Amino acid sequence: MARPTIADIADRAGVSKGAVSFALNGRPGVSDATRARILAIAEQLSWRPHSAARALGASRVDSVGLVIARPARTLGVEPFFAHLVSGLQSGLSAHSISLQLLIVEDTEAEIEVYHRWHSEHRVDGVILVDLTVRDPRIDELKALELPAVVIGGRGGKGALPSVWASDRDAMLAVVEYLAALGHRRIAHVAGTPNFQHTQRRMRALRDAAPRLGLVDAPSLPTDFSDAEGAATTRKLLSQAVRPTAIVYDSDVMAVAGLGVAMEMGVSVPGELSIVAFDDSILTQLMHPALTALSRDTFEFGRQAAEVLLEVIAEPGTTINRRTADPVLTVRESTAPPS
Amino acid sequence: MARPTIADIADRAGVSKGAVSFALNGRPGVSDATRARILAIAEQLSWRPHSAARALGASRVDSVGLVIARPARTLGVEPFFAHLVSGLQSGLSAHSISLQLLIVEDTEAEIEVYHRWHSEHRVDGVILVDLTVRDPRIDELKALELPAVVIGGRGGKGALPSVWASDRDAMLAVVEYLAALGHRRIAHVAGTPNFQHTQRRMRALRDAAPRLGLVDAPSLPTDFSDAEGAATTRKLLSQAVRPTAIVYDSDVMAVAGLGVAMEMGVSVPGELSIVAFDDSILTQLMHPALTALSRDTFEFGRQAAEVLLEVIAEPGTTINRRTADPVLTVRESTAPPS
DNA sequence: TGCAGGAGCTATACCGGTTTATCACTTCAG
DNA sequence: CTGAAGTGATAAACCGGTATAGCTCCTGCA
Repeated sequence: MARPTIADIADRAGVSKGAVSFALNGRPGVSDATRARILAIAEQLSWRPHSAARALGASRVDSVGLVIARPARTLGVEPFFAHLVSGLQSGLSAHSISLQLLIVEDTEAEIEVYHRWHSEHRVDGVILVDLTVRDPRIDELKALELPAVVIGGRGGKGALPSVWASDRDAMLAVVEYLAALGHRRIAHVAGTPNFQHTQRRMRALRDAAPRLGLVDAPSLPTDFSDAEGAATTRKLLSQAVRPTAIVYDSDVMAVAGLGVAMEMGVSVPGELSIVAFDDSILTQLMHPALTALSRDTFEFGRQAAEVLLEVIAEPGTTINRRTADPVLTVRESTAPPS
Repeated sequence: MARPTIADIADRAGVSKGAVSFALNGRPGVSDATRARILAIAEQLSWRPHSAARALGASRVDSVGLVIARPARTLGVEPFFAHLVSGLQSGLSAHSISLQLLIVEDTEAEIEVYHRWHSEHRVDGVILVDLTVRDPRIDELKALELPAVVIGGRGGKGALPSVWASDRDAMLAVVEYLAALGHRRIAHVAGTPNFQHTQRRMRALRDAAPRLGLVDAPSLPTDFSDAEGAATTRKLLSQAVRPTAIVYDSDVMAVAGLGVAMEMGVSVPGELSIVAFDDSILTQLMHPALTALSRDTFEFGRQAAEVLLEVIAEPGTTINRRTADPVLTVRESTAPPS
């Protein structure tokens, strides 16, 4: 028999459809003996619920969504999303929830997707990444009453639930280490300034500068591309007085920066120390291998999944779960200044 | 009104549910005037079909699946999948079909997913990647009668529909170029030998060697990891008589190989030319930038989506669509041997 | 003995669409 | 003028589950 339905099971068990539904969902209404019999038959027929039928009846689809609004070409190289997605799936599959992934060009398209998903009942909730400063998505999602969890940005008051790690502490760990090595001129090649995490990192550096006795600690915004990472590095290294260390907001930019240093004959780590936010195979492939800030992105995703499921189960709850701080993995690209 | 249904539309239009369904799906049974009226009302109420309801009624879910069976850590760096997914989505979204993406550890888990998807009616069809030599997935999918399209491997007789580019021609383009530069000792750091594309590339090189007068043209299998790529390179460069050119089956391995060359003081491209199968930002970030074989992976995905939709619409049709050949992008890592 | 209450189950409505059988009405050929 | 075919619609069944009202026993207690 191809694709048995609960009616088939009901027939064989000699009970009603309703009883079968009760038994299969582990809810009261049938005796233990009957339940066992029904479960055995379901098992034997290798029955699986028809997802659409269940969705229609139970008005929940057992599926959550993730929209990534970045140009596809910048996506592949960063392991961040691949790891995040794996982690999400790991957290979701335990509850047999599936993940809808969509890559779009910009935030406008992203919001449109939320509207469509909502009106077509395609997801029970969504995960938000790359939070910007006054993020338009938050109000949209609230208006839609679509459960959502923000990744990476702590929600303020009345904000959405979130899963986050401290960008501030991460940046402090980096600059305190560099300062301890003796660096006093540290530059920061930042990401897009309208991302909240970029802002937080910039602020952390600015705040820490006086305490650490930094002479100069500029944060230079970029668009996260390797091209701008390289250009910014070139500018920094062309100054009369160069920074002795540069912190990059992504591994791709750090690699591009290393290339510029080599091209300009600036030795790393002899004349310049380099640190990358976000670790990946990229940083390890370089010569010298790059000192980097490693986060457990997989675990991040797992936790986000958990929180989202809680929010879906109990709409209105606001959870702000802080995850483990990133750790600084020191490799060959950092040393005391000469 | 929140989330209007076709019953609401039927009410306002003063017609039956059935008429509304006909009108909205562009099928005969209603007059043009009525159709226009219904469409206008649907538009005004911003109605969207409830995906589960439609799936239940029409026994099709407007969703296709892609399972990637690779350890998550090796995934992120290769832009291949990110571009493929983007391309797939681009081809699918035109028909309002969504993509289910799942990352699993191994083929066994992948097959299990197909069974689940099938019995839960979660997808109308699937995309297959990383075809192996006697791939167990093919028989499974045939048994399930789940429409499928193979990416990258041309199907033989009685095989599944496919979208492919010629690995053979690609490899020939590379070695013919290297031979033209004067190289006679060309090594090939290959991928996993049970992947069909690895086999085809190895065979292409072996076949072309005599014609091009190659003295030595070994293909050395690896597991596609940077570690084995490096180790294999180290072995090659430690031989008494070194190859003057190495072709790598992935960009990650090529980068690792470049690192080994630098570490061993072998100048690139002076003493060693390097070519990478698969182009990405990685190859461009290197110094020297790597000559690479670029494929339009996005377009690849788009075509795969098209073919899959055709197969779903007309099960049984076997399409083997060949896509544009990869082109060799020459950068700084190749030169005549010294 | 009568009745409340609960366990165990059935029958049925329902979710929001699609599909089919049927019907009224028009048109046109014979 | 009649019958056949076609058009534009309706009503109802259906997809495969879930949710709920209600029914039948059985038990316990007054």
